[in-house]
Amino acid sequence: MARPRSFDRDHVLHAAERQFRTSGYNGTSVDDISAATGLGRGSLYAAFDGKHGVLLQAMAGYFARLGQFAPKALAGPDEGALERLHAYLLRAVHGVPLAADVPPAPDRAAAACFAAKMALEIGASDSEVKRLANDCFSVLATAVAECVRAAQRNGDIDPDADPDDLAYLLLTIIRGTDVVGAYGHSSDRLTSIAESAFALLPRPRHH
Amino acid sequence: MARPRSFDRDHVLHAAERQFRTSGYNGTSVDDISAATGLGRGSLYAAFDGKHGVLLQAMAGYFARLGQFAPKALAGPDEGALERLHAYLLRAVHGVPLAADVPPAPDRAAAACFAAKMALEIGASDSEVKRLANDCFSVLATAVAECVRAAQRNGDIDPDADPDDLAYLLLTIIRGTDVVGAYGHSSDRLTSIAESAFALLPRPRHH
DNA sequence: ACGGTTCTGTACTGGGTTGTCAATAACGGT
DNA sequence: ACCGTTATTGACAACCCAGTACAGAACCGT
Repeated sequence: MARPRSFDRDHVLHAAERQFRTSGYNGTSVDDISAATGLGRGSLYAAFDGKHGVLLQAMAGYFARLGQFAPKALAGPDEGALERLHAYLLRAVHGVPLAADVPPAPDRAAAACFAAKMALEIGASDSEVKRLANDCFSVLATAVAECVRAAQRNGDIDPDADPDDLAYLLLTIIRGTDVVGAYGHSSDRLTSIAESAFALLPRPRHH
Repeated sequence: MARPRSFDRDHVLHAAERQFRTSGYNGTSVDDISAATGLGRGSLYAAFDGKHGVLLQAMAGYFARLGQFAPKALAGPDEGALERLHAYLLRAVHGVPLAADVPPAPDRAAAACFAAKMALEIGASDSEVKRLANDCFSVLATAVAECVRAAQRNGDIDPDADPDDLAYLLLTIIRGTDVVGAYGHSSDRLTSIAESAFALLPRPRHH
């Protein structure tokens, strides 16, 4: 009946996300988005309602991606929970990739959590962005906390520790490496931070 | 011989820093800086070489402030070292104030470490900013590591732990709370994260 | 009191930005 | 093959922004 879209919506949002993560929100112009996605201004406004709309929808896509991959990496049987937590921690400190099968961006500052970067840059004056970013955090916190509980059930983590507190702390560390990485510290340094954090997890007392 | 400056350089840089921390670098216009500081464009360019110059000099001032206050808060006799670390951690997770005697900004995202915010926003394309931000981190890392060593000498922290690794981890957590705070989490949540981190510090084994 | 020197404020310019509009192209049902 | 509907394109206007230039003001040594 009518002309169909000639672009793939997710592909466009991915390209926009990469641009936002690289240049920040205020450092990205509509022309930049247009160049990165191949879409003209008109199409961008018709389909996404302009720069801010692109951001919100890109963040929504990011949120959906997190909700899919974090549980996949962390959920599972109790006996492997601690090792899954270890592997997740080691991977997470090197950044959040754009897609599951591509490595994170070469520049660590551009590999930082999309939601975190946007919340820090414009969250103070954009409550919608702040809310979306917090949703991203929550979905991760839930998945990590669940994995901590699994490790506790398996006797690998002190059962007296509060799994939610521990999950918040671990995610705070992971987000912290976004910042430390942006300072220019090496991959090895970030790995070392992750290992230190893992080593300090409260183990059950030997009786 | 010539007309003296009518403004206080540090006061101007403080006002600019507050503006940058609130709106980000790209979100701040020269007019914003002009309004925040009360200086006209001409003076800004003559004294600080424009927007980018203001940023660099504001960051240099921030660095100098950190180099003065962090050791003051952390250095001291070995016997109080662990408690100083505890107090520092609890205070730091609520943000970095503009000056020693004022509380951090009410909005947590604007209270985040100035260096961290700038490094995340523009560090990828501005190596000078990245370097300055890293200097800020280093001065903190040195002070925290020294305090950890003092606590170790006093028998409050496991002497087998690497004090530098521990310092990096603690600062990563502190920077992480900048992000978590920007998501909108309450002060109490940040305090709880700080306490969890402190509780996990490696204590010496009882023999 | 005068003059050289530096600061201060404002107006201006060239470039970049956002959001919109009208003309054109592509599709599918009839 | 036609036509209504929707996407796309490129251009356009209003605006904002960084940086500069210039004219006036303030100071101080003489």
